[in-house]
Amino acid sequence: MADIADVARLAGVSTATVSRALNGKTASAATREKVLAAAAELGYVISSNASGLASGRTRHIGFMVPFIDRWFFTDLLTGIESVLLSQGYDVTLYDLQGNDSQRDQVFGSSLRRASIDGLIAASIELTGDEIRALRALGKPVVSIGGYIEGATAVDVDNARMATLATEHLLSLGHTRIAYVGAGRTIASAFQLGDARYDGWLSAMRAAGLDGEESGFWEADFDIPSGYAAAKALLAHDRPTAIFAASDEIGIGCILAARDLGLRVPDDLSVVGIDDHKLSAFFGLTTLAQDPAGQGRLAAHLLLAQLDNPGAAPEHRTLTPRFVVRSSTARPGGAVHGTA
Amino acid sequence: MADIADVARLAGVSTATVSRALNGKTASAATREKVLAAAAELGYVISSNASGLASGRTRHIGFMVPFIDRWFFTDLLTGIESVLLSQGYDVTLYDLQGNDSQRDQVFGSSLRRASIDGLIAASIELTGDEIRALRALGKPVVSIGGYIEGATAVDVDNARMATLATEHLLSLGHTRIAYVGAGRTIASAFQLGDARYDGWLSAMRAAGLDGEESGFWEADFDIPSGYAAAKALLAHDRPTAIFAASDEIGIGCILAARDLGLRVPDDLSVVGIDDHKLSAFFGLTTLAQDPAGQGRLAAHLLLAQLDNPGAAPEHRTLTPRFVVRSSTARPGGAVHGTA
DNA sequence: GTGAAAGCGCTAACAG
DNA sequence: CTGTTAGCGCTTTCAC
Repeated sequence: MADIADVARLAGVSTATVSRALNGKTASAATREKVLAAAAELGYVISSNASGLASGRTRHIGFMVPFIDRWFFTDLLTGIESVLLSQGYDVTLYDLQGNDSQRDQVFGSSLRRASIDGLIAASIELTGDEIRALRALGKPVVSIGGYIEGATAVDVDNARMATLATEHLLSLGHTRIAYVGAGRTIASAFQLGDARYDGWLSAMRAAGLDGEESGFWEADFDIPSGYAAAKALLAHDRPTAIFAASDEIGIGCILAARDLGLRVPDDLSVVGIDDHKLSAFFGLTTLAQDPAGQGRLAAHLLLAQLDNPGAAPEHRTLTPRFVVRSSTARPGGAVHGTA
Repeated sequence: MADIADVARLAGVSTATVSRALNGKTASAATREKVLAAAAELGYVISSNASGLASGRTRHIGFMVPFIDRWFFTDLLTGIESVLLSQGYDVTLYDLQGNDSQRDQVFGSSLRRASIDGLIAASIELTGDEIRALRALGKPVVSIGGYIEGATAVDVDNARMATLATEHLLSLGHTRIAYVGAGRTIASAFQLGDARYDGWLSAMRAAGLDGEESGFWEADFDIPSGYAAAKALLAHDRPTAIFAASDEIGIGCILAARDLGLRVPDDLSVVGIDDHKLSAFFGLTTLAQDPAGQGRLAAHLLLAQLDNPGAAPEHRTLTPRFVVRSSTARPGGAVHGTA
């Protein structure tokens, strides 16, 4: 494979000039053109190892997730890839799923081989050692949906989303609104169970209602779990509305209601959070999170920090978009309503 | 950050010895121990750039997919990561989704920066130029679910799976069995529409039935599309069973049947292919593909080729596992049956 | 704006 | 089994 010396020879310049021309540094237009032509003719591509060794930059970005087989994370990844690939960066995935040795491997070795220029970490809860390891890297980090000291952060206001969702239900006239999701006592890999629970509770209390009594039902963030919780809940003490901590939970609730012969939204309103791929199909009213957009933003912020290493970390909180569909209505099913 | 010379100094040996000890090459046990201790004390980690430049190996594996936001591909990825991370390899994702420039970027540049030791490509249909680019790399390639000349391949026999699924239905006594999926005329990113269609058709014909008449209904590989197709199909000329080209399509069919007041499996049997995460929840009978297992196998085969570059490419066809659940029964719903 | 030359940190012969 | 010695292919001062 052709190397930089071949290109230099063909273009009639030095290797230093080739390097500059290819990296957009100072070089006359004429020289740049010659170099580019020579490189194209030879099918030359920079060796990332050599370039990385000499410059300290690798054009690789790490993306760290607790697990990748979830809608939210794959959508983040799609967004991240779309901006990073187009900027000539590769993304290396660090999937912490699986045993702890996999996790230790990532922190102890993979991350430190200096093979990345920066890191995007999503919904990761770090140990003290891990935070130290990350800081020792001296590379920019942006965190999505979770706080990492010193890192730029992008997130959504989960408590606010939960409050909005609950208020939507309240404004329709519901007073018996159950919450299905992870509670404050549930350690969640998503780091958001608490906030959504709190948002629901505070909206209930602000309306003079006792949330805790109306019912908190625990569920994991998936359809079967939402289904099981709703089955139990609806058999128990039927509320007129459910606020689901995620759309997958919400879809499970809708399915459970159907199986019990209840009509949604006439007999039961359901609102979720996410705007999952399937939510439109199920007519689920929800607060859209747009993870692909979060991923794109995170990637841009990381790129900005790479260009400007001195800059202070930012904190961007995204505003969710309310998507009213057919799963919410006034109690009794009178009229479709909006917040 | 400490470099190899620091470790050598502390251990009282040469850098070459450090390198050997760390890479599991010839070194006395005593020396290795000293080196490991010194490395641990200094928090030393190999620089992948320097190591890669000197050795030509990077300990990075590429994983190429047409898009990543699908159950099948994320499960593949999970399987791949689990074996590769534990072997000290990082995986870099090449997501071809999006515009062609993203694709050109990957083939024209990312892949060729010599930043990977090997590639796993899933369900990728390559152009002639792309195949040439891949071969020029001279790195081992394993393809999952798609043929790439000269590459080791892991796949499932799609036609066989379709035949088995159809025969299951036939053995239960069904004769009017519709196929919902991509047909032979549909260009499929999954490269499997044809085979599944053919498998269904040949099973029907072998049973003396005319598949084409019983009905082929087109659908993409997702729930809403399966739902829409089933709605149309069931309104038209009702079969007693549906063979769905994927579980997501099958789930859509089940949902459509329910909405039409049909009981599954009494009024309609449905069988799919995949064993999607949600299939157990919906009671869908299916042929399990185990993508995580396919990913692990692909990773192991790639590792084997890395260890033994001379070996001829293999072709491993996996045997699907039949999972009979509650979505299939004799026509009329008499008795639950098995194949 | 461009060339010469000195590394970046490691591995791979080659001796011994 | 271990040390010495060249590079791997690029980037980056430093002159010019």
